[in-house]
Amino acid sequence: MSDTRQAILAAARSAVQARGYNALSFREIGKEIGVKSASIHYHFPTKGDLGAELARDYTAQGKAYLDELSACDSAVGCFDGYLAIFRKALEDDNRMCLCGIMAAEQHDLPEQVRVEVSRFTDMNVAWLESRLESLLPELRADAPHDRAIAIFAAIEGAQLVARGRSDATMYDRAIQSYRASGLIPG
Amino acid sequence: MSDTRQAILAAARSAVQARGYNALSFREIGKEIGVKSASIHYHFPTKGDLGAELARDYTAQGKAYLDELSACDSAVGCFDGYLAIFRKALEDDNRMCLCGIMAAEQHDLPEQVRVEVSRFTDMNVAWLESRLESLLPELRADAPHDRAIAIFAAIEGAQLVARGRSDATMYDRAIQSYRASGLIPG
DNA sequence: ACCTGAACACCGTTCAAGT
DNA sequence: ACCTGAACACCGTTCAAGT
Repeated sequence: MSDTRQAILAAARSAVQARGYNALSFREIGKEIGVKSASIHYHFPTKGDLGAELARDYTAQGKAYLDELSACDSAVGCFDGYLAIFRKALEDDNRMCLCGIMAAEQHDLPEQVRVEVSRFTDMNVAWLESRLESLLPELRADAPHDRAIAIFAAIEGAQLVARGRSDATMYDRAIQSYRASGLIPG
Repeated sequence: MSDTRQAILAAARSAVQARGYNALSFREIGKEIGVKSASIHYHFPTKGDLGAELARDYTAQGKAYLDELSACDSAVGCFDGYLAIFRKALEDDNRMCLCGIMAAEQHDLPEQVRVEVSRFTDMNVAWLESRLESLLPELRADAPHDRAIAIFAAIEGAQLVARGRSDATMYDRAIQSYRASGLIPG
């Protein structure tokens, strides 16, 4: 893959995690990496093509990370690792999960981007569900799929709210309550 | 207050709940209500002024609604009413909490809008905290403020994720798990 | 008091033209 | 294969000018 294409993807990912899909600008990316905005259209014909590729790569890399995490010692440790990903985005210039921020922009997304955002959610929910099942019957989650959706949504929400206040400790406090109440194991 | 000003606010609120602050367009609102975009600047000098007013009104109306809700019979019924607000936005053309969607756009918001979004969060957390305290010691929430943050974040997240899939039942399932796990009373 | 047209620098997109 | 300049219709904003 060409260097320019890689540079576009890197700059675009960073921009979307910070400011969202709508704020993504071909001209700004062009300035950042030293090409004209028209050149970016050579690699990604439309903004939707770029957004979809961004989400696709993000999901693939997330999946690779989670597959490693599945091999960790304790099930509770797995959740620690999972929660750390979302915390890290906040630490990194108050960024957000790429697909979380795009979910908020749902109505403005081209269909091809929407599909990829959904795939990211599915991937996360499936991983959480398999982790929950490995904790049974200890956890007694009688509806692991719905519980997985709930955990994913709660974590995304904690990130969203903490980010809205530029205060990562709000994320920590929400997570602590999720655990204290029994929503998240640990 | 002038009719035009009211029409601007109504059209703008609907647009932001559907598509976010970034997608809010003076020209589109102008077309919708039958004035030129330049006229809107007469009422709201900048987009930030309009966004801030939007969030301010939204918080005030939310507070009025929650104050009524506080007088309801049972504490659990209070939470039912609260949860229904967020569900209703999804039913209404897959819309989102005005301040929830703006929180996702944090980095693009003028400071004056950010302040108002924070006030909305504070108002909600304070209300939830007072509801939790009225349930003590039944609930044994040893950190009601953090628990209130957690509940607010979890609900916003459930709305965000359900909206990303255009599937309001995902919201229901997440909420059901929040209750089953004990995060939300009821 | 309220609205407008015209201008400015932005945006994604297209396309013919360059190397 | 990869990049560009110029054009198009959009955007928020400003401001002098209208009523």
